[in-house]
Formats: sequence, C-alpha cells, structure tokens
Amino acid sequence: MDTEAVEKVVRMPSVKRLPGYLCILRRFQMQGRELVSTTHLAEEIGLAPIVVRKDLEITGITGKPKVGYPVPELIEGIENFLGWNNATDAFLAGVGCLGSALMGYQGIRNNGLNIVAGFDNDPAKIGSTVHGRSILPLKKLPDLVRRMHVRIGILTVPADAAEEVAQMMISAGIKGIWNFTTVDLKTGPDIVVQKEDLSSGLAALSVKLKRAKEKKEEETES
Amino acid sequence: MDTEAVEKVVRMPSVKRLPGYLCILRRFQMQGRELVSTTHLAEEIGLAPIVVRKDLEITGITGKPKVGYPVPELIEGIENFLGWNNATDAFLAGVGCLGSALMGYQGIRNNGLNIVAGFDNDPAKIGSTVHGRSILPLKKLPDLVRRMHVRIGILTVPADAAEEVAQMMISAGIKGIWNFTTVDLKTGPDIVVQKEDLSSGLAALSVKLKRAKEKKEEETES
DNA sequence: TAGATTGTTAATCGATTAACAATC
DNA sequence: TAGATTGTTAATCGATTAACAATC
Repeated sequence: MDTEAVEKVVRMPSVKRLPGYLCILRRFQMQGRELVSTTHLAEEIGLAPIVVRKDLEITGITGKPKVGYPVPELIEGIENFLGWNNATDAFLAGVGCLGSALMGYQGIRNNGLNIVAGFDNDPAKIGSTVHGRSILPLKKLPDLVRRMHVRIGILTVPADAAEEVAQMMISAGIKGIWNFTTVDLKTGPDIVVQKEDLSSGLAALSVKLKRAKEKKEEETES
Repeated sequence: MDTEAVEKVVRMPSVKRLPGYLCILRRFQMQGRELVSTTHLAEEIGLAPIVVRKDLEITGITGKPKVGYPVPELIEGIENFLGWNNATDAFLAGVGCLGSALMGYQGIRNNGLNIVAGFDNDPAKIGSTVHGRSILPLKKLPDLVRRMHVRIGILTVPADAAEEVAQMMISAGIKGIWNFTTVDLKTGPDIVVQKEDLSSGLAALSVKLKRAKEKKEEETES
C-alpha cells in the first residue's frame, strides 16, 4: 500500500547528464558564483533549458523563480544523488593500456571512485606501481575484496578472460562491475553491470559523418 | 518530390549496437559458422531477439525465414553501413594517459579508424613514438591535416585547451571530432562532434548500485 | 510593478516491444 | 508437412519538448 511514498521515477538519460552539470557547477563555484539559472547551465552544456530543469528535478534540489538555484546546494544535491560525496573504493583488473589510463584518469577520482589497486597476471607488471597504486597478482583479488569490503570492480582484461575474472570478482563479494570488455557478462540479478563501449561512440561518429557528407554532396548537385 | 527515395530512418540506438553484433559475428566467422539467427545473436549479446532484428534492418541485409542471416554478408553489411570497410585516417591531439591508451587500443583499429599520428605540446613527448606512431608538435597539426586530407580528429587534451585545439582542427579541415574532454565544443553546423563521457557511465553505475542496495535493505526489513 | 525563472502538467516524439502473416 | 524464423505493421512505453500558472 503506497500510502506516503511518492513513486520516484529515475530516468537514466537524466542520471547520465548529471556529471556534466556537476563539472560546470564546480567551475562556477571556484569562480565564486553563488546562483545559477537553468538557462545559463543549458547554454554552458549545450542543451535546452527545459532539459536541464527536468534533469535537476531528480536530485530533489529546488530553485527560486527569477533567482535560480544555489550553486553549492546544487553541487551537494547532485553528489548526494549519485553517492559521490564519499569516494567508494574500487579494484581494477587488467592493467593494459586502457586499465593504466583509467588508474591515472583524474576524472574518476573527482567522481566518487577511488581505485585502490590494480590486478594483473603479467609477472612484469606485478610489484610495480601505476600512478601511485600497486599492481598485485590477480589471484590475490578475491581475498583482498573480502578483507577490504570492496564493492566495485573495473574490468579491463582481454575479452577471453572477462567472464572468468568477473566471476572471480562476484564470488568474492563485488556488487558492481564497470565492464570495459566487449563481453556480455552472465551475472545474477543482484549484480549491477555497467558496460562501457568505445566502439559504439565511434559507430555514431561514423554514421553522422557519412550522413553529413551525403547531405553536402546533395547540395552540391543541386 | 520524393518519387523513388524511401525515407530511411536511422535510429542512433540501433547504430550504437551494431559494433557489438559485428564483434560477435567476426568470432562466429572465425569459428566457421555460415548462418546465424537473431535468436542466437540476441542470446550472445544479451538483448531480445526483436531488438536485434530491428537493428539489423537498418543495414539493408535480409535473412531467410527459418534459416537466418548469412554471417559473411551480415559482417560486410554492417561494415558498409558504418563505413568501416576502409579504415579512415585520424589524428589524435593530447597524448596523455587516455590519449596513449587510445593510440594502442586494438578495438579502434578493428573498427575502421587508423590513428596515424599523435600531437602534443610537451617537448618530452615530441619525437617519441607511442604504439608505433610518432608524436609530433601540436602546431604542425593543421598543415598535416591539409596535406594528408585527414577528416577525423580525436580530442584528448586537457579541458582548458579543448576549444582552442578543436578550432585548430576545424580550421584545417577536420570534419568530425571524437571529443573525450568535458567541454561542450562550439562548432558550426557542418562539423560532427561525438562526445565521449566516462563519468556518465560511472553515474549510471553509481545510481544502479544505490538502488540495488536500497532494494536489498527493504527486503531485509520485511 | 514587470519580467525572468521555476515547478508541473500535458502534448509530442521516438524507441522498444508485441503481434502476426509470409515463407523456407 | 510442421515449426522456426523473417519482415512488417501496430501498440506500448518512456523520454523529450511545450505550455503555463505560480512567484520571487
């Protein structure tokens, strides 16, 4: 019986746009701005004001008509909503090109995720550090997940190892996997997987370029 | 007057899923499979069969009832549709962690994009090679874009340099920018920009994890 | 006060999903 | 033949966009 609880709908497209607002708002805060309107935010991020207003709605932060939203409150509201106010520890498996880059990527650190160690099978990598974090043998991952209560795993291993390493993570207690492999992981219903796929962005770019080219050729003809 | 031309609608969500099918199909081809049904493809990629059928529709490749689709034809059809049958040359600006990773990322090479050189302002990097490709001074980019007729630029520079470097690319003739910075680039209508944003994926993961946790706590209570 | 901006409800648009005849 | 699978049309769902009263 839904007496009190208002059915809160969380639209994923809105969630995915929140980090963009957060980035801009942090810059505004450094510049000493205290208030911001959706009109202004929209201009900065390249979206329509109505989109911004709808997106901010999900955080529960309200603004004042004619005035706008208070910048610090909005930042806190977004961080709270995303659970980024306290950084969450994460392990990364597969310290190749992409894995190393992620370990050094500033954007991740600013966004609520703290990669505490990297894991790999390559003896040449084990024992070294990447951006200040140790690289440990992959087989030590389960034990450390248990001891440190790590809940997030970043998967940057080769495709043929993806399923195995993911299962290793899950068995040890990992609840969320940020999956950079091309593999569709078979997991239980209580495990959250976020698949990241660079090639889909490239596909979008390719098709948009192709269409732009065709359009231009049509114009040239006529 | 649209006498002949059938209005072909290209849904971006479908476009973005095509590389996933392509990856699986290439594996099937190596395994010697000649035919594939949408049911089977759907199972591999973790989507519903109807989604796969709708997605493949945009490539123009048709299957045979009861039989399925011919694997080689489907591969060629997707590659053609995406323009990935001939690799396109690209320049990358900003050889930091992420830029270096992209230069070495096998997935890009397999997907119609050939990063021919990297560009940076750091004297320590200039003259070196990353994954076999030279790193050149950023100021040489415009001239080389013109001489080599490069149409795609990959932007992995720091945020505060993004707008300037993008303008440099565009002035020289770059038509499409794969933008890995957090900046919303101001470009003309004939320039295609594909923005890639890791933090939006992280936001989605965070919110999904949070909801899973809340759901579990509710169950424990009752 | 006047006008910009919010919050909210309704309308439109597009993507996903369902249904089903055609067919190998 | 029977049944699985395609291709296509229709129905549903959800996201975006528009409209507008409330208000600082």
